[in-house]
Amino acid sequence: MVAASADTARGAELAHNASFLLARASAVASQRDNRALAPLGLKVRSFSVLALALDAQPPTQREIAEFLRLDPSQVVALVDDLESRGIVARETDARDRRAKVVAVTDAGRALYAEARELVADVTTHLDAADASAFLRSVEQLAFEEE
Amino acid sequence: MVAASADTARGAELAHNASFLLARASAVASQRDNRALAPLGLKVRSFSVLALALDAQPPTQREIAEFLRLDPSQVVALVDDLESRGIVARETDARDRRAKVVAVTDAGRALYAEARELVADVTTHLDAADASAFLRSVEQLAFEEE
DNA sequence: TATTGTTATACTCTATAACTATA
DNA sequence: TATAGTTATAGAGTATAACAATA
Repeated sequence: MVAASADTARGAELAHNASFLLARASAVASQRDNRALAPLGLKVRSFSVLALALDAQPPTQREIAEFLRLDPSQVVALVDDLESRGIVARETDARDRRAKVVAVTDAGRALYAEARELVADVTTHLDAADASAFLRSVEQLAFEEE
Repeated sequence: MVAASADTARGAELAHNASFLLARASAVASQRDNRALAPLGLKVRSFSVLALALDAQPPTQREIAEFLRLDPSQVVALVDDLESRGIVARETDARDRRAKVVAVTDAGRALYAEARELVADVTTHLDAADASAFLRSVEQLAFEEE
């Protein structure tokens, strides 16, 4: 595969198209991480839910859905899976009994520690000088207003 | 939505996770571009095929599949759509009569010029100082070896 | 009346295997 | 024997609407 930089190379018109570059980079990264996490029975999605449940203030399913840009109904299935395996537990939110807070169990905490070792640190794949600018930028794009 | 930078904020554990950040940024970007392209009957996918067909050396379907990380069978459907609308045309590759080269028609060239105006320039959404490092990095990640 | 989680459903996207024509 | 495109199909992911419990 040839890089998309030179004007005469394959994909010259796409070389600076954000949607294309992000889609391809995202596919590469999540495919790699899904493979790495497979031995633990996790995917990037379920790993992300687990990571969110570790927040100092555990999130409701609604908050998980917004943060991961998923439909609330998709979060149901993800939490169902993690809960059935004893990795997280649903707890009724004391402040709003409609909402369910997703809390990590001790087993979940241990699993996360293992999983974190398996997912790639993006900066190891980048020129060191560009890494911090990349993280700033991708976070900026990820959390843009609609 | 709160940014994922501070250690006590929502998503602290995910703030530097490449798969998550890239997936979210990719979702934001392609959703925006899909909306922008809708009036022309294009999506990011079909726009990308059209852009590739504009290469100095028009690509075969196989080359399009590799570049966009799609299965060849998905490219069939995308080219079917574009061809039925007179935007591209399949031509048997003279050097290998199994392969089909995807060439842009004059109508396709005109449509692409319109479409290119509609898709967002990523750099307008970034801190100017970070933009070039971001493009270098995301391209590096997008075209990493498996 | 509005919102959270849930279920059901349809739609799109993705992955796989088989077929044909060429190599 | 292997490869490019095609077709069919099944699985995963996504989007929408409706419902019960709660606000």
